[in-house]
Amino acid sequence: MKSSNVVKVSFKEQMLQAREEAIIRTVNLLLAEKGFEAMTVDEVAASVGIAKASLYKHFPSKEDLAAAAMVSVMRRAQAFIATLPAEVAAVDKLRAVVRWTMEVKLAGEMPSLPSQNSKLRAALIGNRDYMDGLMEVSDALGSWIEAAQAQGAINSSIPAIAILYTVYARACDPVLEFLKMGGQHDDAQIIDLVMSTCFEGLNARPG
Amino acid sequence: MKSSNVVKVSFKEQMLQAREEAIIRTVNLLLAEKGFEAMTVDEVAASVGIAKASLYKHFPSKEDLAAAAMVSVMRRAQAFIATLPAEVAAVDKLRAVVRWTMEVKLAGEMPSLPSQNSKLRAALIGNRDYMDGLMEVSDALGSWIEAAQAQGAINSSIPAIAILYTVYARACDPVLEFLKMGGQHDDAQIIDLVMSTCFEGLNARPG
DNA sequence: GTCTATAATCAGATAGAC
DNA sequence: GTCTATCTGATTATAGAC
Repeated sequence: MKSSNVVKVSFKEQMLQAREEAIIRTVNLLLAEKGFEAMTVDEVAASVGIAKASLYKHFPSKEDLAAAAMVSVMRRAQAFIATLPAEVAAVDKLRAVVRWTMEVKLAGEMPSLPSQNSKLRAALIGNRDYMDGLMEVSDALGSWIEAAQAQGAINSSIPAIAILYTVYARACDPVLEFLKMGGQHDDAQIIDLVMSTCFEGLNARPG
Repeated sequence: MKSSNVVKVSFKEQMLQAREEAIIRTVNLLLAEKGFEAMTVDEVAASVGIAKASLYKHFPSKEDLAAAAMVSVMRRAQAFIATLPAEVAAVDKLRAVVRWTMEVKLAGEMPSLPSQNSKLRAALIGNRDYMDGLMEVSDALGSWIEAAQAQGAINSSIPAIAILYTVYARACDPVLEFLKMGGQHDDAQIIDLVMSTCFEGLNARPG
């Protein structure tokens, strides 16, 4: 009896977790496609295939849905960062992360949140998982930035924090969508272009 | 009698136009501060000091309000472009426009619109004044970009359209707000930093 | 936990008097 | 054209049965 119960509970929990993951995937896609304000909870419920009330049993508010999606991408970022070999040069790790970020965005999997909404900000700041992930990612990027500056690979006259913000900003760079809408370039070309403007700048190379 | 009427009508029209300009100024500030979705028509009316119904006599929809604000900044851009002397190098004109754009944004006068909202897109595309202004500005910038590339000042391996988008993107660059929130730099320093990352890139200068 | 049905609210837009 | 008052629809969130 006991082992049967244990199995049953575990299975139930697995189902619940799978459903939550399905919800988060849907939220992620909708946030990437239309943004936080335009995404409605009805839409999420319909897309997942469950009732809206059931959704609210899993996540107590729309803001918490968005926060869960952010936690999800933050985990993906941490996982990607963990795959980078230690012997790679700091600047190349930075470049890899910027490239990965833009790939996720072009794949339609980068949630876009308004930076002004205060309720949403509160939900994010109050979410330990999100804040922990953000800190960990920022620590990794920050150490690479400082190393790359010390090695003379990244411009040392720019504060590390400004470099960090510039890296993060690639997650919501409208140039990617504009070039994609233009239809003249495929994703790989777009990424190469923006990588170039980001690291080499708009100026012609001297010499 | 006739001349008196003429004066009266002219005065009335002046008042109307002044009120419309006040509306647009308010919309401009609110759009810059909170974005299109978060800005409410009630807010606009209250801030201008008129009834909401009166607002709708001037502008038939919220989208038209936003479009009017965009027309306003577009005119300001055209005016600024017109002040640049012909003898200035193309790349320096580009730099001047990028700098001006970021100054307007840091001053809280750059309306921020969601690029996804289709109703809003329709209103903008259907607005002849906006489209004309956008075309004129894009033509000016485009010719400077091509000239600067021909002169070896701007990287020729990047398509001109990508350069143009990168310039426009400074109008909604979150790096500016983030650095401003940090409080470690004043507006002039922030602009210099982003000017540097935009044109010189993140890489250290060779040599 | 999941559902149907409903509450509660808010925001865009309008009616009609003046 | 401007106002007060109202309509209409959409959206977040919840009650209560199963």
